[in-house]
Amino acid sequence: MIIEAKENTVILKGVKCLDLALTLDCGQAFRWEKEKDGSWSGAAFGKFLNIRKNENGDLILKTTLNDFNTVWSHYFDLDRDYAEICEKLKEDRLVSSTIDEYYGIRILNQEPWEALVSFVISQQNNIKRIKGIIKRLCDTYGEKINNEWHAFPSAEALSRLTVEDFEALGAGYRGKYIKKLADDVASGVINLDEIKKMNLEDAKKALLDIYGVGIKVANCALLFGFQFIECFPVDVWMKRVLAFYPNGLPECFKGYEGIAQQYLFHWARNNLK
DNA sequence: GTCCAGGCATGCA
DNA sequence: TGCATGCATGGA
Repeated sequence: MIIEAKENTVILKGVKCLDLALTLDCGQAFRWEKEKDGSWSGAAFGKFLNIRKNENGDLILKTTLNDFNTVWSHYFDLDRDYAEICEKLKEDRLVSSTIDEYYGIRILNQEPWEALVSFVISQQNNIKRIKGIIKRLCDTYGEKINNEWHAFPSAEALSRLTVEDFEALGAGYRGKYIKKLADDVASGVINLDEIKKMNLEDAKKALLDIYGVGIKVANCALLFGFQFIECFPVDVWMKRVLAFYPNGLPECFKGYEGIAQQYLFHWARNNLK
């Protein structure tokens, strides 16, 4: 990968296996919006980003070199060799066809807090509504980044709200979960930094202790927010997919179950039902 | 009107 | 341990 930086623009040449639409709009992150010019805008780690691919396949990031190095490079998981991982995953026939069709899905490295809250909201919900709730949450209670964008609100900010405030955003019965989670993170009863240092088993136990977090939400948070790429979240779509694997997951998924999962999830939403 | 969505807590056997 | 039920909301 070659990095070129001009003022407020970073150009990446030679990045393999990164399709922006597939990666930013596949149900792992909920804040990315497609612009009229085909680029994508979003926010993470308190920073705004606009990103697009030009006709040469180069990635054009509207950001500073410093923010690229400290935030976006890791956010897009650029140090991981997805081309090589995909070759291995393609030993499985179904995943092979999904990778051929949807090549370029990456797992984003999101903030633990944002991922955890987002997937608490996601339960028994659909992606369109999830995005709406999270947008209203950020626009109303997140710190302003620029004229249009707000950061994902901190636990401290959300702990000042009431259950009714979350319900007013459309969160429904999940409001009470978000309220308690925000209170416990803000007060230190739950320490996400400590959880991030744990091994998978301990981290999963810690997340499952949280009110409103079950095995599915825990696995999504671990995969998308705590960088456990071997997690394999199973929701209603993935339950349908699992019917294709009566003997369990194939050996070639080993260590990269989360990536295989995201291809299968996308395929299921487009092909099953 | 009914069904469903990146499920979970609760009560009960 | 496993299973049934209720739960907020809006789009299909």
